[in-house]
Amino acid sequence: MLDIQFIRDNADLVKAKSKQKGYDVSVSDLLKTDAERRELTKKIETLRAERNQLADALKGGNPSAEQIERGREVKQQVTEAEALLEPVNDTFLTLLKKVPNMPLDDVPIGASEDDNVVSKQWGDKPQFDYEPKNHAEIAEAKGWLDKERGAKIAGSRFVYLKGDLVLLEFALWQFALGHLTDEAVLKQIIQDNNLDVSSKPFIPVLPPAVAKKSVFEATGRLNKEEQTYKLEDEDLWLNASAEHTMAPMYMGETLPEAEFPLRYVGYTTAFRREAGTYGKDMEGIIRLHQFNKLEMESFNLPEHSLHEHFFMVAIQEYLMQQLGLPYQVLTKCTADIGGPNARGVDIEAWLPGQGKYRETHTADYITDYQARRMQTKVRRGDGSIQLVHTNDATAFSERPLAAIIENYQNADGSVRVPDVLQSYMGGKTTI
RNA sequence: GGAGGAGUGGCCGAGUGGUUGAAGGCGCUGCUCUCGAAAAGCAGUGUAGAGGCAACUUUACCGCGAGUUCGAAUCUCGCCUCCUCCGCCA
Repeated sequence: MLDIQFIRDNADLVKAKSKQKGYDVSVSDLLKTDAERRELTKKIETLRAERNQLADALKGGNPSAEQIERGREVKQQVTEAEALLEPVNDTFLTLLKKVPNMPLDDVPIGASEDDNVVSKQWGDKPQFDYEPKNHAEIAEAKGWLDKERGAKIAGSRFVYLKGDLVLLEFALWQFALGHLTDEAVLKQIIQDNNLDVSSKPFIPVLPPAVAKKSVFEATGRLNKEEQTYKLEDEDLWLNASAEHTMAPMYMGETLPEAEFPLRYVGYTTAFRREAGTYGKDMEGIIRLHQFNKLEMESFNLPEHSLHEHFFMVAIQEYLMQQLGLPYQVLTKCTADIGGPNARGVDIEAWLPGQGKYRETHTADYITDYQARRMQTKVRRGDGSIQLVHTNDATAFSERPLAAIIENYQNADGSVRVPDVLQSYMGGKTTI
């Protein structure tokens, strides 16, 4: 949510920037409703003031029949005015929530994901003297992936992952957790990228995989019905990322400045309905209803959040480089960064089996847009209070496994284990 | 799942339907005292919104939401959370 005061003061800018993101918001309707709301609120407050004065005058004594009658009248008027205000307030909030976050000036203006800008490419694409296979083919042949039985038990886009692929996946989690909790590693990344951020290590978290509907609404990120699953007979939704249960951790709280930055790396199974993607990416593990993911989430002082965003991207790159996976970095355009974002970066790994780069990581720069709805604040050293900034980014999901399989494949259908993962796999070099 | 109990400011804690935005204590800030510190004394110390250049005025908030009343932290109802005991269980 944006600050209504900011919208009042910058109506034209808000309109223009929303349009860049492909949001058709009526700023004039919003401001009109805002004015209406303030008008009615003023009226109600005047009536309430009268009610309070009247009640004050009757303290202790025996009120006369006339005074009580007058009190009833005022009460009636307040009730009527409140009934008028309620729908106006609802409309106001609905309109306000529709206004997306303002993109930073360095975000490329675009109409679709095709306008994202490749800002960097890293690594040499592996050369094969045969037609490289895609990861699904290799994994199914190896018995690592069983789609048929997954579908029998839970439906399409659910799979059984088995054998060495499971060991590889857990090696990936161990590898990432080890580096994100190592201050020396973080310091090096900060230094290599000239960043002005703390080197405080990430705290590993296993958060709830479900949250109340009201919590999902507060984070404002999800298009709930389209993206997540609801638990029947419970007021609970399955999370679509650990971000959804970590971001609201400090909902309604004001934290002391000394605690910042608060950095977490959370692991959960993520559930996504993937509505509107029928028939897309049906092979392998690229697009499943259920997958595992390690997610970075941090709470920052406003003056540090942009560098924190760059820091998270730098971490993502560092991890990919350690794995030796070729990738490219995309600066996402206005149309693709999403409502709450002021900036967004994707990392795409090279998939030789598909002959293209595929998204494996995202990093979101959200400013105070999410914190305003969640009411997560910081008490500054001088006693003032302000909204915090939230940042989130993928550490690893399961998609990099597809990249490992395809980039490290051998002609005989086996897969070489990336050097940095071998120690987490009992020294195995090939699977 | 069953039976009880409890939710008040940064923290602890008092609170009879009106004199309570909320006693008292702790903490914090400023001042006095002191060479300095401690101690002591005095004063101040919530958030959000609306109006105003400002001083200031005003509204809301005692877990959340409704209700009763001229008037609710206080009474009624629903919900949430936590605690204790019992049961079940990885």
